[in-house]
Amino acid sequence: MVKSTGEKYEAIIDAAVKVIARHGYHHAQVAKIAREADVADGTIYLYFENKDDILTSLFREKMGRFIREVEQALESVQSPAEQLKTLVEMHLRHLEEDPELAIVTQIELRQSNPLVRKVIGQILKKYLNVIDRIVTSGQESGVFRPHIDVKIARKMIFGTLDETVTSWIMNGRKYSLTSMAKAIHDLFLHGLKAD
Amino acid sequence: MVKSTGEKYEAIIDAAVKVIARHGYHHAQVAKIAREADVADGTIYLYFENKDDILTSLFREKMGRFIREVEQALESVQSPAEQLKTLVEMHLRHLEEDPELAIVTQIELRQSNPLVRKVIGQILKKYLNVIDRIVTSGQESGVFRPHIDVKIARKMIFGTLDETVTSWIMNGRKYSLTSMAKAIHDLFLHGLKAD
Amino acid sequence: MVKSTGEKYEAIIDAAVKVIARHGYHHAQVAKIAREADVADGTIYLYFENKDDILTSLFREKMGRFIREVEQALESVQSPAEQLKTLVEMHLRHLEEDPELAIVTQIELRQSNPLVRKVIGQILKKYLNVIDRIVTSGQESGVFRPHIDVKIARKMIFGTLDETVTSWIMNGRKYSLTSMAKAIHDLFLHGLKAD
Amino acid sequence: MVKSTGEKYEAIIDAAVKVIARHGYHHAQVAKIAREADVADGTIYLYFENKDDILTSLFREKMGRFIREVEQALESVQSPAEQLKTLVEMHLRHLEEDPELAIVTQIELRQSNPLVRKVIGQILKKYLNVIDRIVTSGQESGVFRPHIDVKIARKMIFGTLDETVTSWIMNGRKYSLTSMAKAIHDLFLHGLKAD
DNA sequence: TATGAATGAGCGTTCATTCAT
DNA sequence: TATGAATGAACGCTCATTCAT
Repeated sequence: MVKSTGEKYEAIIDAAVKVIARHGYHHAQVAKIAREADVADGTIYLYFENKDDILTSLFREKMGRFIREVEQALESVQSPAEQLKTLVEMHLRHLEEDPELAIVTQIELRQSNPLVRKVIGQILKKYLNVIDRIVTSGQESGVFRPHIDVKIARKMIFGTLDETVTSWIMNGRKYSLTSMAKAIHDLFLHGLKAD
Repeated sequence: MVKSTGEKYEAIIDAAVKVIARHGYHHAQVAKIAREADVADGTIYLYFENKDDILTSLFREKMGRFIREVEQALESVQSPAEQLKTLVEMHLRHLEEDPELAIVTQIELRQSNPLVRKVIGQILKKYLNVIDRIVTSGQESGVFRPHIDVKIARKMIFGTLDETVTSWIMNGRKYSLTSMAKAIHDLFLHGLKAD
Repeated sequence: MVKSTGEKYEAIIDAAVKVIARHGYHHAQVAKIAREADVADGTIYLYFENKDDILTSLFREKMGRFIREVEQALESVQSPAEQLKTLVEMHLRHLEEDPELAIVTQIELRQSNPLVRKVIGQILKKYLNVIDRIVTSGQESGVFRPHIDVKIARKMIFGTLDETVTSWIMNGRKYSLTSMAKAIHDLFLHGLKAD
Repeated sequence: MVKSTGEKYEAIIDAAVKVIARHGYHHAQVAKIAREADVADGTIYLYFENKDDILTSLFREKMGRFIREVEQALESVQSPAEQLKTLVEMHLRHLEEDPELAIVTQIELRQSNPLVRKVIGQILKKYLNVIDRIVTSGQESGVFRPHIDVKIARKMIFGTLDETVTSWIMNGRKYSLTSMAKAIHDLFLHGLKAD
């Protein structure tokens, strides 16, 4: 019953992003998403279990793709400090370049119910692991202080980036997000690096 | 609305915290809050405009009180570094000591409708200002690097703390939040301090 | 418990007329009437059984007074044709001179519940009797055709006047109501008079 | 709204008439109408905007049909006097033959909110126009006095008929309404006809 | 596969009335 | 007499999901 691929599967997810970005989470009815995707209401349920499944699939698809891109980019970067810079830059650029997705993931989907948020949290873990690996490798190579708790460092890095993007959207996206990368990375580096 | 203070006003807010923490935002009906506060449904509307007003008042009362406590505590602390430590500690302790409030403000109220979220954002600004003042005074006294963008520093500090508390709740509150204060403060300080 | 006289009794009735005329039947809450009458909500219930009782008392007082005025005026008029003219004129003038009362009795009170409307109907019967008496005396004196059913004549007279006033209010009271008296009376007279 | 016609559209309107006639305007909940129409509550909203729309549609359908019937019948009648007779007869017969509709339109719908009443007034205008045309043609053909104000004549005719039907219902429909047609028409004719 | 008409559970809010003071 | 805080019943409407076609 649930087909996780196919033209319509993707059309529905893209429609969901558009509708949620345009109308907000609370006005993103299944019927509206169906109309945007140019399918019948019932057709949605041939591709998704329920509405929650649309939302989590949306996040999984978009976030999964981004994580793969980040991992790929990190492969060609050696120093942990530079890797961190790459991650900060990609995180900010990714959402700046796709404002609809930014609105959906940073603002709207956070209003979803606990179940959806839990699944989103699980998906995010993969991203947090990427951050963890950068920190750990930095500690192993001696450029980051060894006694820093990786989990705390991860929260600083992710929490700061997340708050930065959310704040950028809430304030009308009036400034360049990417241009903040250097300052943020600088702050992280000072916080982490060995004396 | 009869009055915005009084025994029942507080009873209703406390009941709202309890009910939302216990049943979740979406199952926190007015009738349930009324029953928990031991008043009739209609009595709620003698003290609050509507349901949204309960939620925003809740946040305003609880956050307002906390901000006042923080500001008071900061007065008796001289160095910006120590002030930052005080803030980190109080932020974590405050929510660790009131897990119901933590669940409500970190998890449940984030699902609320745009209007409530907007008011919450406005209230949070006052807290962000407190953070800003610490950073600025640190820069003025020469202990924090002067070129750091205050807004970015603020996002690091608030974003990290917020992510830390949310993560603590989402993972079942299985560890001590307060005990992370030192490590977090250490990270902030390294990030901010002048060389 | 129910006192049908007294300063406050009249103040409440007058307040009810004002509030209903100003805000409409559906927005004329007891609390609003109490405030207009400058008494507490509870005080209303020292003078009236319930809200319905305010409405029916209002109608009874106002209509009773008008009926007495009409009856008095008719005493000094001999011919039934002239009496009919007096009634038509007084009916129209009465409501034209008290637009608030006109709005309340012609428009707003008609939205009341069946029970209130029934009582209003009973009170109106006294007015219909006045009409009946004019018609009957006209038939007895030979100026009105004897075979006309009094009840039908009464419905024509009251129905026409009622429709005229209602229509006048609904269309914004933009013309003189009293000036229509002659034409209406003329129509009635032609309808009723013996050949 | 799916469509303004169809089996269910009519079933819902007929159910509304039944429920309102049986339980009164104030106890005619949407759920009750739905059950009577043998559809789900939500189905109502596939055919009607909201509850008000049910009520106005009801009046529009029923009154519209009646007006068309009257207009059709008037076509095959030449003299204005006879046309007036036809109208009086049809008006009374129409409501006598459908007592449920009579109760709804004469009693219950008059308690409806201002918006519904406004729409009802607009629909009634078409009926008043029919009356106007009869009066005017009677004046043009010289059988009705030319100086009679059409608007006043219309108010007499409609006001009398309306009062007659309302009174008939309020008094328990204990006599024949149609049998009053001749006497009413007679009264109208004497009132209107040229000497 | 695809459709879309039909379903029905769920809840914030008002306001006439009461009653302890 | 007078007050006014407290009560609690009552209901229109939305929208995710189903299922006959």
